[in-house]
Amino acid sequence: MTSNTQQFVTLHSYPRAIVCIDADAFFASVEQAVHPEYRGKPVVTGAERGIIAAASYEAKALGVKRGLSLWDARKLCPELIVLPTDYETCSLFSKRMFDIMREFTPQVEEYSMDEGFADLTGLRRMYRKPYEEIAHDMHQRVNRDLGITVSLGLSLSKGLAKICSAFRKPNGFTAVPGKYIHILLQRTPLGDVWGMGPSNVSLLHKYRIHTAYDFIQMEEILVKQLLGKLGTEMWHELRGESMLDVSTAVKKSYQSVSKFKTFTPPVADREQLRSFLLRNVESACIKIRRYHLAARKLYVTLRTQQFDHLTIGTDLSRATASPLELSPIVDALFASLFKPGDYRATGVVLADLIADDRVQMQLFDSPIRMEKIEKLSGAIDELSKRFGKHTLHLASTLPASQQHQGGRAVQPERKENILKGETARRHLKYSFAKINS
DNA sequence: TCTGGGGTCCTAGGACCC
DNA sequence: TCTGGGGTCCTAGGACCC
Repeated sequence: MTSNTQQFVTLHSYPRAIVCIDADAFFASVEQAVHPEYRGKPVVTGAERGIIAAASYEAKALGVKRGLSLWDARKLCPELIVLPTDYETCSLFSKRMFDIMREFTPQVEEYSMDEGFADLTGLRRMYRKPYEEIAHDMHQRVNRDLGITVSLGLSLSKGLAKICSAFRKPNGFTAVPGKYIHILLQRTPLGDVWGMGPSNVSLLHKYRIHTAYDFIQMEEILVKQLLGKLGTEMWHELRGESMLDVSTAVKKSYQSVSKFKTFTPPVADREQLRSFLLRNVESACIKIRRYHLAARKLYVTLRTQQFDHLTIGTDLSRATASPLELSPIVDALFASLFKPGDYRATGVVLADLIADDRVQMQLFDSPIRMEKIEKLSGAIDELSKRFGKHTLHLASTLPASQQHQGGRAVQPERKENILKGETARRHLKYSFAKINS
């Protein structure tokens, strides 16, 4: 066994020095930072969806964790403070966190709102410090300036750094050089490795692989056979051979945009399902228009009570971001998918997205009709901005819209706007009728 | 873990073509 | 009409992530 460790011990302590920073209970911590009265108390966010998105450490101590339904959480902890997710404020904290990281190195990857990577390789000379100290300074700076704690991991690859950042939480600092990788990995269950979901874990259990250390001892060829490309990459990463770059590219576009809606109780009514789907399409179109994209593919999904999902897709003759153009196609796809039964969710995916200035007109498209559709979409976006999403909608989504509005209380200060929206709604139905004729 | 919503990438296998 | 073998493209579905 002693010779095994030789396989991945590297000559230098850090051939590459990668930092992973993970904010602790991010959404809940931000609330506690902004509202001092919540500090020291069990706080969760996710009120708007009915399940917990983030739980403060006080709440976690009582057994309340991510994914739990609010109903179950309140049973565990009646005095739980339940808040909606405040994306705007959290984005500001997130931006600040990455800005601080970029003060140390330009090579920073914003992996998600509360998690990122930084590549420190080669910076020892400039800072006249070992990597551990640079990383430690970064940790202190982020904690002090942000007013919430983060946990930091430093190691030879993103895969290892991520394990390190989760090794001690909250406010953890874990640096693991090449010669100690095996100790870290022996203490890491397979399921804590990035990319090891339930399916891969149970597969590897059959081969008596239980820890990350067991995993890196496997033959590469077997890893490739069992887990494919991604698994093989992680196998290298955990052996200290960095395969994944810290990517500074800012995400400003999408490969696909989807909108789903789960309903309880389940729905069997065909017309109602159809109207939910059209509403999904409207939401997805609003979003892609905001990014000036148009879709060339459309998928429609129904989820059954048995958690199966039926999906069907089609190529669009021309890229579009208009629900008006998509609705007949949705109808056709839905008709071929639908079988009588109970469904728990509908969804649509708009894929193969391209910039909307690249949209080509087909030979038989009517320029006048297209121009009308464009004008209408513009008007819808403008009204959405002023009065809220779905102020205007296809008449056929009315059942879905009404059900939706029934579910939440209308704030008094929005009443006036909603009232204005009523007039606009009538006008819109009129416009649709004109265009379709 | 009894399951919400929004993404990404990979891959097996079918269709189609020499 | 049947039979190979091999390449490419596409799609549906799987698996994972936060």
